[in-house]
Amino acid sequence: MKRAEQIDGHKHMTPERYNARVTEPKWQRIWEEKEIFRTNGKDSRPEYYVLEMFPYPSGRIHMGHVRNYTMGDVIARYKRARGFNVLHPMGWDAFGMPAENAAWHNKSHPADWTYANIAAMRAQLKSMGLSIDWSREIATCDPGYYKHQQRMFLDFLKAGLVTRKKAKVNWDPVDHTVLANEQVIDGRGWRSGALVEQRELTQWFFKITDFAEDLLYALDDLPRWPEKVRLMQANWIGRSEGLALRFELVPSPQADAREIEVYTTRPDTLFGAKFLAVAADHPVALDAARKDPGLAAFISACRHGSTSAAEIETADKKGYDTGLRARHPFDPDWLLPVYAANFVLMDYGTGAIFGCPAHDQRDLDFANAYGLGNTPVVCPPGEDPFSFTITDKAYEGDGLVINSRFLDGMTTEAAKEEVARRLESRPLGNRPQARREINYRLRDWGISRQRYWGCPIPVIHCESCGVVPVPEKDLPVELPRDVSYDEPGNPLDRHPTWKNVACPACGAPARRETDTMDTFVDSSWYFARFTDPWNDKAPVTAACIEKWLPVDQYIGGVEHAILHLLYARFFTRAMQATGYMGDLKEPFAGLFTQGMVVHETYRSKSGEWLFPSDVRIEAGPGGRRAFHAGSGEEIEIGPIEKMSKSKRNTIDPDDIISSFGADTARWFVLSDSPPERDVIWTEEGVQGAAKFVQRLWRLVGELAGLAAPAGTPLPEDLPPEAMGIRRMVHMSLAKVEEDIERLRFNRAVAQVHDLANKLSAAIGGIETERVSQELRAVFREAADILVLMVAPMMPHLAEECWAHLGHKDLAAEAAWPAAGKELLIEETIALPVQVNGRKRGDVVVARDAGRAAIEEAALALEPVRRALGGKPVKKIIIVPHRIVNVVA
RNA sequence: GCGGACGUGGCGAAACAGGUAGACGCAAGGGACUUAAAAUCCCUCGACUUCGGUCAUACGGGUUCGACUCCCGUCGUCCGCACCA
Repeated sequence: MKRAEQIDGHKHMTPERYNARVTEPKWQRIWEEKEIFRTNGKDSRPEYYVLEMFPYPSGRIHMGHVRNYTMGDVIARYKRARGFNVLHPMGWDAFGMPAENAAWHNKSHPADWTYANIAAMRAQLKSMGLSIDWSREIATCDPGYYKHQQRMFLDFLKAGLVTRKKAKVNWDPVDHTVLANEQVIDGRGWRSGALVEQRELTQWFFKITDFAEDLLYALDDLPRWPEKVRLMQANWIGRSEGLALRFELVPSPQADAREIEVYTTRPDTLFGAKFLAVAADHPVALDAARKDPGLAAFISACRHGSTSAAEIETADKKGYDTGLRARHPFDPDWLLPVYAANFVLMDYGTGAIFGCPAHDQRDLDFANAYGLGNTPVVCPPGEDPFSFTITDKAYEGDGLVINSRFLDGMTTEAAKEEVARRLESRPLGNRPQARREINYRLRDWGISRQRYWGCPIPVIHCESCGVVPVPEKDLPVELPRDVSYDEPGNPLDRHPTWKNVACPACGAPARRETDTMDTFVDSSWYFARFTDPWNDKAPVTAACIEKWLPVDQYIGGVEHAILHLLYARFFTRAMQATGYMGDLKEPFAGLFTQGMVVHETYRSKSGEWLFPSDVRIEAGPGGRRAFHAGSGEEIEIGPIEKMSKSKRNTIDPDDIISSFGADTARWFVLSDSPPERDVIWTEEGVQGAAKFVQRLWRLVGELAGLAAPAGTPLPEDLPPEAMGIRRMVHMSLAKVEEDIERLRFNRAVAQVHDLANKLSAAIGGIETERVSQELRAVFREAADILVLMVAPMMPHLAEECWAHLGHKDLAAEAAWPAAGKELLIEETIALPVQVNGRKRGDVVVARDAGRAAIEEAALALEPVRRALGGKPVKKIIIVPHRIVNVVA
């Protein structure tokens, strides 16, 4: 039987059944007509900006989107009910390669493909009943969006935040474009998965390293970010304090260089030095290679070997003795061999190191391979300094300095300071021999992409004037519509006319930049554009930035912990530096990284992946077995994995929404798993959620039959039974409130279940005709609270219930009910009683019962007496309102 | 290799300023209502038990009146970074 029939098929028998297929579109229409989610900038209530990471318009939403946008919507609706003026917008991260791939394969135009996808996905998101202000919708591929981005690029250029430089870049041979370091995962392109090659190209860079220090230290000002993400960013930025130290070279016919500068964080181990090593493409190595064919061959081999990052990982430490010798800074007669080595990176520090094998594992591996020996100069705490030796495991920790002349006996910290102090005040040539230096692992952000479907970089190359910015009056530099995808590479570059322009400075024929910007640029400021998407003159409006930013709660996947979130933090600073952001530095005050939606995989005997819809599950006491729905063949149930097209373990949100309704889908993705963890999608789970929708509808119907009319005030004095119900309802309300505030949606769901169970029990034995007025008033309140509690999570069902309960307004506009604080305090409490830490029973005492009364009641318990077995009581520990422990 | 997180019933999970371990849901089993099924409702559901209890939060220790929670060690799983000097 099809799902839709399952849901609707019983309608004729049980007309009171809740029908999401009719109800959900109805309320969506009413919300839209009344424009209740349109955010008014003039509203004087406190603002709250909740944002989910905007989607790439791939064509269809997936369950990950459903989970992400449901969480955001719960917060948005809850905050609205709490009296906030909520901004909850939606847009499209619309530039990118898939549109071009589609163009390549289907002969479609990237723009047509993208806008058709946007239309389809917008309809899907609307069917989820999200409380979004659609009037603010933006697409980054719209010239009305990217023209502002081009203007900011030029402002950044003017402010010195953009540079153009020749650099070794990561080249993706499949996508035919450059990737930033952040976009290379395990040596492969983040999108294509192809092994990345190194190429030397002239590229545009955003100078993110200018903000390295601030990006690092400001992480401490983000208490509402996950610790994990802050740590990942801190590691990525990778700050280290050390010494840039120059070694004098013994004059040699081998090379012209007179010195080599190294960078070290361990100047305290200087007396353990056994060699110097420079990167293969270090100037000194290149120089020496001119007279040494063997070295030239080694350098060439290093370049070759390093084309794939995967090889670097497994490569052995290899080196080549250049024949050069360096003098030890503290002993001119102590000569150190200078190697070119494959493990030294040219673009970190100075591209050269001194090797101390005893206290650095890499240096030790290298020294052992080339027979350079080692001298321990740091003695670990607890080791005997006279017998401490190193063989194949370096000691990298702190300790007491040994074998180091004037440093002997110092701590690691003191020795570092002493070496720095001596060398920075001692000249070598006309400069101090060393200076303290801070290095970062973070590299500048290369944004040039050799693609068509991206934001054009607004500059013109002129033979005589060089790089000339496009004048502001000529913005936007729009993409040409007519491009061909007959061959790989950049269609913009091949376009017959587009790139030919006159130089804005001298008027001579010139050429447009044909690279476009990395799409991560587009997503680095969209959150700011949402605050005033109508501003045609400028990217943002100062007053709106001031009013709405930072985003109060941002929600998305952890996969953006470094890329997008670091770029957005940089962009905010760059925008601040160019006068767009007021004094705002951090874009997202609160960040939540949600888990994925995962599903079982199914594989036939022949090894073919099967869609869940083609698989029939049979469950019994012996476990679950799977069969092919058509042939009946038994199917292997594979591991639970992230939903993916290749494994076919996907569930289409459209199918779920059209058969069960959006509320069921929303309720399910909020249930069971904590939101930061993966949630396992199961057919049983969805069925359970759908059943609960019906159950809640029935329960509210029953409550409506018992309840006083809407608006009936509660009587002053309530009998104990009625008070008990009130207390129970308000307790649940308080818990759900706290759970939503803390984004613990799975607990909020459990609390609603719990309250439904308790209310069902409470009305179970009641005869409708004989319900007292007091009880009717309490049921009225209980029903109202139950519905409003559920409203952020299942808004359509709540709306229908709200109307059924006789309300004339909308649940979506109703205020969050106030939990009565006095109701949360019980007059009598049940205290668990332990004997020697083991629970033996409970005593029910007055909340304010005295110590003596509690002790007496506890000792009177039969199980307590039995457990004591006549032994004398040593003491009785009473933790007020929590527990009693009798120690014997 | 470095950094981090986590390990609780058949399953997803609750409980953690140290205080009743397993809330809530799923699956399963039994029953009621039905010609029957679905739906619905009721009961059982960590293990063992002489029905008094005993043992259980990966494993081994420790601190404490009391430990899933804190400390030390071991094992395992997952994630991030990866020759960063």
